[in-house]
Parts: sequence; structure tokens; C-alpha cells
Amino acid sequence: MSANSRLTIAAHALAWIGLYQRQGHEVATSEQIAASANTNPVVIRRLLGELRRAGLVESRRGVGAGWSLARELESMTLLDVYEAVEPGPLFAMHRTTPDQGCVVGHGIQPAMQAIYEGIENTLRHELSLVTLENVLQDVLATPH
Amino acid sequence: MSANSRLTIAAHALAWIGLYQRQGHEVATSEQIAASANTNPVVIRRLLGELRRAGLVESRRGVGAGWSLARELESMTLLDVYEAVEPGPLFAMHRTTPDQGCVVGHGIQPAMQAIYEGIENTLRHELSLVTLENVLQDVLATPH
DNA sequence: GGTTGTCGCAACAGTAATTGTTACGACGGG
DNA sequence: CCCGTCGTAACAATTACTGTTGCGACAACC
Repeated sequence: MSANSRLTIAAHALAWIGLYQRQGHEVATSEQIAASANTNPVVIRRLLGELRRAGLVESRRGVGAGWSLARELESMTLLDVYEAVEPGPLFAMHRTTPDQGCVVGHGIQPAMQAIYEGIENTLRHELSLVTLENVLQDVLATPH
Repeated sequence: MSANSRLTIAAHALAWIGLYQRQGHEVATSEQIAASANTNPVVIRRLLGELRRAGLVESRRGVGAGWSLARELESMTLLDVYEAVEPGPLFAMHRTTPDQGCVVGHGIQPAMQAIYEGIENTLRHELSLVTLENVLQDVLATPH
């Protein structure tokens, strides 16, 4: 599976902004978050842009600009983040249409679609059980 | 997510071999399976080679060669196939190590690892509930 | 009104995985 | 010996993600 880190980085950014705001700051910059995640600020801005479209964060422009949470961490789940940053389904069908004249080629896609749908629903439910507040608390509980 | 079709194609191949054997044939060739899946025989041979390493199929060489099931479809689950053809984890960590001097950068990977581990276990359990016999029956039940 | 710091976004290169294709040796039954 | 099929290497094509540069837009501050 194409292991991608989008969900991980997005959760990192949200936890970072949340903690920073609790320390009394108004907004966090993409450069600060990028330094913590050890990546490029544009990568962070791209991801946070998707989270903004999903209503999870807000951004200000101009001097002293940056990012802030649009909701409390308690009300955001990993499912919200997953849906914001992961476009496609978990498993794909054939890239080309199977032979419809063959019994298996004809029936395999509906059969697998139904199975995958059930699995994805379970995955989404699992993700919906974890809030970003849970993530931040786990982060803070890590021994140093 | 890099949507890949390896699990789908592998399930297709297994269902095809299983049905073909029930029709009285000894072995199926990669060319026949590739025609049903509308892909290249080498793609099928590569995937079936991984399934053979996992003990799900066997192959014969020489004239009249081909592939046959090593076990009954009832005893194979999608988890067996998934583990045989999907190498990596579902979600990846950062590509570069986060800033260990930052509280979030230090704690985020253990936190997310634990969460992902739970989710992957659930996914594996779901996959283990579906046998290849279930898949074949679903395929045969598709209206034409 | 100019300066400055930050976002917004386009464009492109680098990396990696998957898929498709060709080629050819290995094998084994006839 | 011949022939069909697997086994496998090699390479191109496609796609997705990541990293990077560049520059315009915006808004606070002087």
C-alpha cells in the first residue's frame, strides 16, 4: 500500500497548533510547524489548506498572520482529518475493465466493492473514535 | 492513498482458479487469468508467485503447466491474501525524523504508532472474516 | 503610503510504487 | 528434440507524494 504520511503530518500540525494556543499564542505559522515536523513550510500550508476547506482550521494573512484552530481539539476526530486529506478509497479495482464475458470478470467488481465498503466503514468508525485531544494527550504523555 | 489493485487482482485470480478447477480442469495458465482480468500474464505470474510463497497456490512447469490451489477456498481469507501481497503498513510516519527537541515532535510518533496499530488490527480482523469461498459465491451471485 | 512578514498558489524536480511490456532462460511432458 | 508454460530480469509508463523555488496577495505596523 502506498504508505503515505498525510494523516500523520496533519495530526502533527493540529496537535502543534492546539498546544501552542494553550500556551497563550494567537496563531502558529507554517514555518514553526514545518520546523517541528522537519519538512517544508509549503507542505504544511498545502495540508492545512485542505483542513481549512474542511472547517478544521482558519488562517490569517498579512503581518503576524498564521493558523489557528476553528474548533476545539475535543470536537475533531481522526476521521475528520482523514476525510480532509485522503482522497481515494483504500483498495482500488482493476485499472482496466475485466472481461465481462467471463463469469468471474463480470462478478468480481461488485463482489469486491461490497466487501471493501464494509471494511472502509469499519475503518472510518475506528478513526471517528480518536479525537485530536486524545492524540495531544498521548503526545504529552510520552516519556522524555 | 496510493490506491493499488493488488488485493483485487489476487482475489480475482484465486476465484478464477477455484472456479476453473471445479469445472474439472487441473491447472489454470497465467494467460487465461490475465485474459479474464484484462491485464498482462506477467502481472498475474508475479502476484501468484507471492501467493505461492504464502502457500496459497502451487505451480507446475513444463508443457501443460499452470497454477492450482494449494488449499480449499474455504480455508483462505482475504487476510491471507492481504499479507501475501501488501508489504507495508496502512499509514506511514514522517519521512524524516521530527524535531526531538519539540514536545510534539518528540511524542507524535509513539502516539500515532499506537493508534495505527489498533486500526490495523481491526482491519486485519475484518479481512480475516471473508473467505475466498465467500468471494466466489458473491461473484457467482452477481446478476448478469 | 511604504515596509514587512506571512499566506496562496503555481510550477517543477526528485523519489517511490505500481503496472505494463519485452525478452529469454528453465523446465518437463510428449 | 520440440514446445508450451513458468520464472525472472530489465525497462518504460503512469501515478502519487514530497520537496523546493518563486512570486503575487494581503494586512498590520511604522
